[in-house]
Amino acid sequence: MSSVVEDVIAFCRMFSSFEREEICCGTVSPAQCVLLQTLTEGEWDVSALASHARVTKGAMTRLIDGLEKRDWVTRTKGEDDARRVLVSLTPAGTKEAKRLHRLTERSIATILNRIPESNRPEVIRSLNLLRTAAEQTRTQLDCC
Amino acid sequence: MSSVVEDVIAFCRMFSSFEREEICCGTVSPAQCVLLQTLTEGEWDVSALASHARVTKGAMTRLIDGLEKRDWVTRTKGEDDARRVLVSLTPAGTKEAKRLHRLTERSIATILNRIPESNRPEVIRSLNLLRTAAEQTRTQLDCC
DNA sequence: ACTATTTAGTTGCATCATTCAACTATTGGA
DNA sequence: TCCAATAGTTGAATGATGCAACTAAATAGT
Repeated sequence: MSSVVEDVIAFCRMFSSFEREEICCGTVSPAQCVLLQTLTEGEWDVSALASHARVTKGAMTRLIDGLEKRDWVTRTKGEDDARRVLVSLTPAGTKEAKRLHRLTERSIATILNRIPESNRPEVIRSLNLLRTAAEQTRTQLDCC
Repeated sequence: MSSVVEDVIAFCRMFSSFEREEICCGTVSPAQCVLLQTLTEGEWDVSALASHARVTKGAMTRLIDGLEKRDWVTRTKGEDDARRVLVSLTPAGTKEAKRLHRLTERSIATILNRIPESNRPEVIRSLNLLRTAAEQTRTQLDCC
């Protein structure tokens, strides 16, 4: 009998390894992949991206450098505050983000399809509850 | 309205960041943490650990080196096959693995406690279904 | 208005994890 | 017995990251 703790650990680690392996088959690092997906929500400045991804601003600068070199993102100076650098997706970046998203969808669909159809609605509802609960928890986190 | 895909991505990434931050507050790397927890299941040889963690044997050798230096694991030669190196936890390693596991438990408990009590049984059942489904999917994976 | 302080982002340096490939030791088969 | 395959280790190169110093821009205090 496995506990819920082992289930969460196992599921999340496996999903992470799916992400890594889907991505490594292509040409982006996992961190770049997350960044591209974040930017589909719109324009962000470097600090916001860094704290969202939980890395330093220096690391984020370099992640952006990498995507900029491939013409997937552009930097623009903030209008009201010239210190700010706003990062946004180029058309090519949008396309790449969509490609990555489709791969992720495919992974998740494969997993869900292995769950008996009668259980799927409750599983889907549960995932939404879990996401919401984790988000509430995360905003409080501030260790390290 | 958010789709199930976004829910899985958000939840799994958040859990990963919980893991990283709990661990980084201590003194082990995420990979070492997984390794310690794997070894609580018993003795493994280096190749099995490497393929389980999805890294090369070289990387696994060094992860083991790191834990061995802290007296958390020991290497013993295989009896029937002297090429094999069997890795197992020391008492101190067992203690550390338990400590890490408790931290993980605490994180997960915090998340579950934010879910309405009436939904918890279905969420717990769903997590088990998801884990099982993901495990079936993973064993087929062999890209890269 | 002038200066000092704070904030945003970038860059150099050091560190660590990882992969690849070469190497050693051991095993098993022709 | 010798050769190929296997298990693990090690060196070199790469890449991601944190920290701290730095530049540029905005803001507060006088």
